[in-house]
Amino acid sequence: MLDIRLIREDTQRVRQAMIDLGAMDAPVEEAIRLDARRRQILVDMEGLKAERNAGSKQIGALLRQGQTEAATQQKEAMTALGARIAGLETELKQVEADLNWAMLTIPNLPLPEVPIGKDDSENVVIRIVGEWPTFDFVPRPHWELGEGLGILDLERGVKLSGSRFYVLKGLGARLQRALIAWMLDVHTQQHGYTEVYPPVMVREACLVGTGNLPKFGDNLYRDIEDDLWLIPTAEVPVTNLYRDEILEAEQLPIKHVAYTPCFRREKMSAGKDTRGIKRGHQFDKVEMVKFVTPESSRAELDSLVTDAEAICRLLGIPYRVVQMCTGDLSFVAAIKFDLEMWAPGCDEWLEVSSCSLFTDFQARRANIRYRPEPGGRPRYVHTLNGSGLALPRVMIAVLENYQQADGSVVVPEVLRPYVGAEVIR
RNA sequence: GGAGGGUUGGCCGAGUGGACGAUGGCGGCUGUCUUGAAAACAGUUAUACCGCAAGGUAUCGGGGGUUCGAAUCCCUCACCCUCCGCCA
Repeated sequence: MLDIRLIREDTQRVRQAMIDLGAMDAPVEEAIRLDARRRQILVDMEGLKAERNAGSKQIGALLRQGQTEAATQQKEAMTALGARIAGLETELKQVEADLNWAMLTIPNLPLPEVPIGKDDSENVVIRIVGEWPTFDFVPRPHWELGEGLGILDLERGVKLSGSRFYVLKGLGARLQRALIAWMLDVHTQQHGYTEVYPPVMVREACLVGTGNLPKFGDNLYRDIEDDLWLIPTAEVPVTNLYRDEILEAEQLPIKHVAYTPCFRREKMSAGKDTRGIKRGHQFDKVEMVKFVTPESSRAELDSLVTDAEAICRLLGIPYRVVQMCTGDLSFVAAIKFDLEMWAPGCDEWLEVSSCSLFTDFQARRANIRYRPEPGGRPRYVHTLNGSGLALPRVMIAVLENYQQADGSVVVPEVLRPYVGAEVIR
């Protein structure tokens, strides 16, 4: 959520941002109009309430003096006042509900440094890192490798749960578990993150806090009976850890890393990426989340990207860092970098991480603040998150980059203690 | 799942329809005293919104209702506690 004062006072900047984002349908004008009306109602209503409060006090005094007749007259006057107040209150509620909806549907403003562009074709490749593997054979895609090795069972995944579900077996399951444990160890032991194990089912308020709701509910699974939602990413519960809290300045930065399964309907992309394990309804991910001061947030984004890159580097898999242009920024992000690993079998770049700075956009929605000075006024924190990394795609990259002519796969050095094998054959 | 009890300011805890934004205590801050500190004493100590200001409005877990007027009465939801049942 943006600051309504910013919309009110720097309207032109907000309008231009919506154009850059390709979000011209964002209800900026509506928000300005509703905000003005809200404040007018408030002024009128508060005046009437002040009158009523004073008048009601008099009734008490009159009754104590035994002047029942005067009290009755006064009561009638107050009833009339009450009716006027009620009318304004009804309108106020509607205006506030409409304003709230508008505020929740206006996207975050991009930082000035974000390149202007209409869609993903105008994203900017920042750097390409690592060495390409060389093959004296045609590298196979992971679904062939996985099924050939008996570590991936796509058919039975479909039998159990339908399309976009799969089963990992043997060293396949072990490889995934190894990646999870290893990535958590790297982030906690080398990058200073504190591990968190959060619920994967959350209340609606959490999803509003991170910006998934109200606009993007159709990509979420939900249990109607108990009114809980399955998380699409650990970002949701971990960011909401400090919802409605005021943190002390010395607590910041707070850096958390969490491993969770993630659940997404993916009905927007039906038919896309149906082959293999690239895009499923359920997948595992290690996620980093930071809570920082506004002054430090931009630098914290760079270090977040560096932390995610470390995983790619240590695995020895070539990757690139891509900066999203304005048109490809997510609803909540002010600036965002993706990490993409090269997959020689599928012959494509795989998005394995998405690192974003949300400025105070999520913090305002989730009401996460900190106190810069003891006893001082609270300010909103800045929140960031980045995958570190998303598992099925790292699995794909490992299998395809480390494959050998006979269909076996060499286990990357760093994972060997975790996998307990040097080669998957 | 069943039965009962709770939720008040930074913390503890009083308050069952009007002088209550809320007694009191603790903690915090300021001052007096002191070389300094402690103790004692005095004062002070919530947040948001509107307003140049004076001031006003709202907030006693959330929402709704009754009433001229609600921390107080009614309904509802959430959470916590106790007991029973069930369970990994």
